[in-house]
Amino acid sequence: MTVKVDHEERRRQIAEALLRIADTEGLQSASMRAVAAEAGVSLRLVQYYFTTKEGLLLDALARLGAQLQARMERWIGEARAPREVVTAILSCILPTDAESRRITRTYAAYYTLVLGDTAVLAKQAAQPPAVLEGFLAKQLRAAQEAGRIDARRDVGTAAAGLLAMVNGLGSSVLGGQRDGEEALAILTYHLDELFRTP
Amino acid sequence: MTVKVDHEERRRQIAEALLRIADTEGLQSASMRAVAAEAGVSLRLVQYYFTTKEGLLLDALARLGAQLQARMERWIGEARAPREVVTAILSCILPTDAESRRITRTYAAYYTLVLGDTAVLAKQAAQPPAVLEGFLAKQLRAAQEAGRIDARRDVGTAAAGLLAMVNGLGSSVLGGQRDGEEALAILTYHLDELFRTP
DNA sequence: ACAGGCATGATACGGGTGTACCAGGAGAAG
DNA sequence: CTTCTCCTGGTACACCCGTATCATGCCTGT
Repeated sequence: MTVKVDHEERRRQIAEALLRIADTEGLQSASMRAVAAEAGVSLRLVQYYFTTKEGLLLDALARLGAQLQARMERWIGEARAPREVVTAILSCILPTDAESRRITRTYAAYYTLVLGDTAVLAKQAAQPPAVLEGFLAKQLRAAQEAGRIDARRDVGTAAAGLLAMVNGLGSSVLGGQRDGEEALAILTYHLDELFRTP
Repeated sequence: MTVKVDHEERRRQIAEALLRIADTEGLQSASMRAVAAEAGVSLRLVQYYFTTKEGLLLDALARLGAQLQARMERWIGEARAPREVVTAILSCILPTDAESRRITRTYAAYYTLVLGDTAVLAKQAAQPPAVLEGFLAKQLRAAQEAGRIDARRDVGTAAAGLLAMVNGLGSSVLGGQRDGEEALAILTYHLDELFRTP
């Protein structure tokens, strides 16, 4: 049997339509019909590739995660010193450019969904932050052993705090209380404090 | 003309039913009918007191804000030294006890709503954080002038960062990645760092 | 060439949503 | 006692949702 059309390509096209809607209008506006219209296909097709809506939501979330990871690897790739890696990890999540604003907004759209859901979706979204925190802590420890961070600092706790702060800063930017630039400035200030050796 | 029933009391009763649902099942489950059932009144009554759903949502949000403010004033009231005030401000937002978990969860339920909304609701929710940040900065400045914080610190930026961090920590607790206790420990660690004098 | 199955389109179904409408009860004012 | 206004209940309307069903096209392996 041969595939007339590229299945994966179709799935991608539809899932990205979902993400586009989630970004611009929020997930509550992302009905099956709306996604179909946005993707330029029939409603039946959306049902065909993702049997249920939950399936579509899950698949799109996985793609969003992949996009974020790709972006992060791109940012980290340009970094050399440990501190630059740390800055890359944290600032690439901040909604400073169009891409990160889109990703952050879409993640925020999912946020409420995963809260009221004890099911798999919660587990799906709870893993990335944990491994990210571990990675960040490892980088901080490296910087600490290189003497760029005070040896008395608890880098694990610092990593958790920084990640939470970036998350909160992102929310404030999305809420319109702050500029992306301002958020970045606040982050840089705290990194300066952390990387201060006595 | 006399009021057969206390209007304000009825409004409160209905609005709190909405908040209860938003807390336990999320705002998307808070239909007019569900709110009516939860409050033990007829659907028509909900319509009568809050003509439209947006009105109900707005009123309930205002009440939630008042609850949070009351809680904060209660916590601040027990504080004496400037550092205790700072700790009170920040930790009272963290979902550590039942009340704050309820408030935080309900706020989170509103979060997505205000994002996809350019209208009044966004303005309604954007003000409190700003004044809170100003207040926190003022407390930090006081502590700084009292010599408890290094004079070279930028307390304004520190306040913004701390608030964002608490916000992010709250999200992580709600997401189930962390315990309320752990979040509090992370916050305390960073406060210790901030209040370290050379 | 032709049969089989994958891919797609149109439409139906049951349910839930916010809001609007109509009717009646109860108390105060005349 | 009547009348009028405030309050409350029941119910209808139009719409949108996710999913299921039926029908048909078209490619492909033999």
